[in-house]
Amino acid sequence: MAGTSVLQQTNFFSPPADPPQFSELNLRLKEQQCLSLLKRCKNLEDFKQAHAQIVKWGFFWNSFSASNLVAACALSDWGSLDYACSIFQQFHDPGTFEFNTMIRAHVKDMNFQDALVFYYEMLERGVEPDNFTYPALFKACAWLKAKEEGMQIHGHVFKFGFESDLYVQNSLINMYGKCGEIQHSCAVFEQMDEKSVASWSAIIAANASLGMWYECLMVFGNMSSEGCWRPEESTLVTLLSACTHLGALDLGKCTHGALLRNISELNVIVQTSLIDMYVKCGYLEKGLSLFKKMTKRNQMSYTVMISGLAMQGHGEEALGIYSMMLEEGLDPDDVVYVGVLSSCSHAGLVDEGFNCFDRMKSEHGIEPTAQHYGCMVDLMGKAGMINEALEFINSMPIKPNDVVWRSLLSACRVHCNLEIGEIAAKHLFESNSQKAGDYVILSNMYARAEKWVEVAKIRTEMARKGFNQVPGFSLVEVGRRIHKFVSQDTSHPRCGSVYEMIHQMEWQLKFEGYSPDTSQVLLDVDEEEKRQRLKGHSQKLAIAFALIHTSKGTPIRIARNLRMCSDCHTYTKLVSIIYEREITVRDRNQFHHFKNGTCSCRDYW
DNA sequence: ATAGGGTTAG
Repeated sequence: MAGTSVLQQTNFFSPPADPPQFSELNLRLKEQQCLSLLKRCKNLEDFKQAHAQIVKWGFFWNSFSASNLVAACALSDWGSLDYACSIFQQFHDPGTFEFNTMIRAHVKDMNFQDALVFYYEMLERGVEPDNFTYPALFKACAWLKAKEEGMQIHGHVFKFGFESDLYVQNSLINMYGKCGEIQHSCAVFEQMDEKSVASWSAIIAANASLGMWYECLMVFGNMSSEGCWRPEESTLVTLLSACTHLGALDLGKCTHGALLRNISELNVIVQTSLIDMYVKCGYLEKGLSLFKKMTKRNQMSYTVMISGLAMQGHGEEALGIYSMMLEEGLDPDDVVYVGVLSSCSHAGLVDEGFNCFDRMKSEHGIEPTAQHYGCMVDLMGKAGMINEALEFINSMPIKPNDVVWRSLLSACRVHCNLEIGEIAAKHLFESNSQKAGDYVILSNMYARAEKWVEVAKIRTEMARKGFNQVPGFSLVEVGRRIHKFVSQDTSHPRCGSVYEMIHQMEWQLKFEGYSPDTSQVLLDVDEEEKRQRLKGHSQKLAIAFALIHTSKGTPIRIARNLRMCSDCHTYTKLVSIIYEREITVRDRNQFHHFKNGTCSCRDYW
């Protein structure tokens, strides 16, 4: 262990009283030797020997060797940050490059807090930062979501005059985006003289991280029309993610095409986001076939496939993928188990669910989170084990959240258990994450039990609390454009023809036995007004619009932000018969695949 | 030496 001894003989590091003087020629020669020594290093042991050699030459105190030593040790694959730090501390006079190296190395090591410590140390010592210092720092702030600190350091950028450096600007856009301060991102973006592909990508990613998916597509459109666009993987991956969230299959397909034309070999990240896009846009077969063709899969690829299958109601198949993952020797993480447990719940596999729940802890050492408990409650609830589900909740070591109670409440609705439904609702109403839908469910349960006094009470309670009801919307893609319809929409340019279509459809539907189900309209208005409101539900508008603007037989795919009301569910089943269309609706939680008058959810949702 | 990417119950 020659290397270790170097560290132990600390006298090596004391500065020589009379440092060796090199002639110009000799200096260049030593520099070359130093570089080639460092280049040859394949591991930390090699490096320690190279280090010792450089010390022996008496070249250690030269700034050239100092910089390269620290950089080699800190930033290479085999490097050791601790060891690099120990060398760094030997320097009496570290300069900008050495500090930059330490900052970058700490960022690379995900040690963001210490990266910032090095920066402040740098300022304290009066070492001036340069334009290479800031991108790394803003990356650290982005990860730490340290908005205040980021803004402060942004101020330093002006002080030192790097505000027009392209890389600094891009990292600022990214930092503000990650901190949720998109208006600051935009401010930096707009002040740029010249925007690079990365600047656009960063602003697109900033929109994405805030869930502003529609805006993502708009910015991408601007990027293309301003001619600043080169097909780069990372931009397209963000775009795919936007398509996934918006259910924009056609645009997703175009993006896939652009990738195939421009990138010779798609990496795991791109492939994973493609699969996710296809599956969550309702094109399961394509997602599955891409998944099977993958040569290298990681945890995330499996997660995407498992939870995607679960979402489509293919629980058994999802479990098959899970076993495949174990066979491949990959270690499942907590996210994979969320998918696995939800698969069991969708497939009604109660024993298997408990089995996986135990295995998660015993074999993989994962402590269950609220999400896992939520899946278990859903699993029992769907299977009609309402009492067991309540007991399970009461024995949870962590505080059950609103989703857990809501799961139980939904199960009580399906299995007509008013008594426990009231308990679940009580917990929800006492929390501050209650939703309009919770009141709707309970009120419907009372209505079914013909407890009209209670129904009235719930409605008064709702009105009294007056909490904000999220407006429902549906997205439908026609001609590669996303059309958004809000409930009772009057803003879409072709609203007139849509309502005309709704009116025509009404007669056809009536012949098939449709009668509006107003029980879920919670407004205090008369029956006729309720029927009018039902007609304006966003999903119906989107379907009518798609029927007008797509040719016969084209499947209709809709993505919506809320769950469906029972009237829209019945309505869509009938439309699928009358107009001979397959209609896929993705709601908040799952897929509904309507075909020939039936739905894939088997009316349980 | 500098920037940007994918998954999470109901």
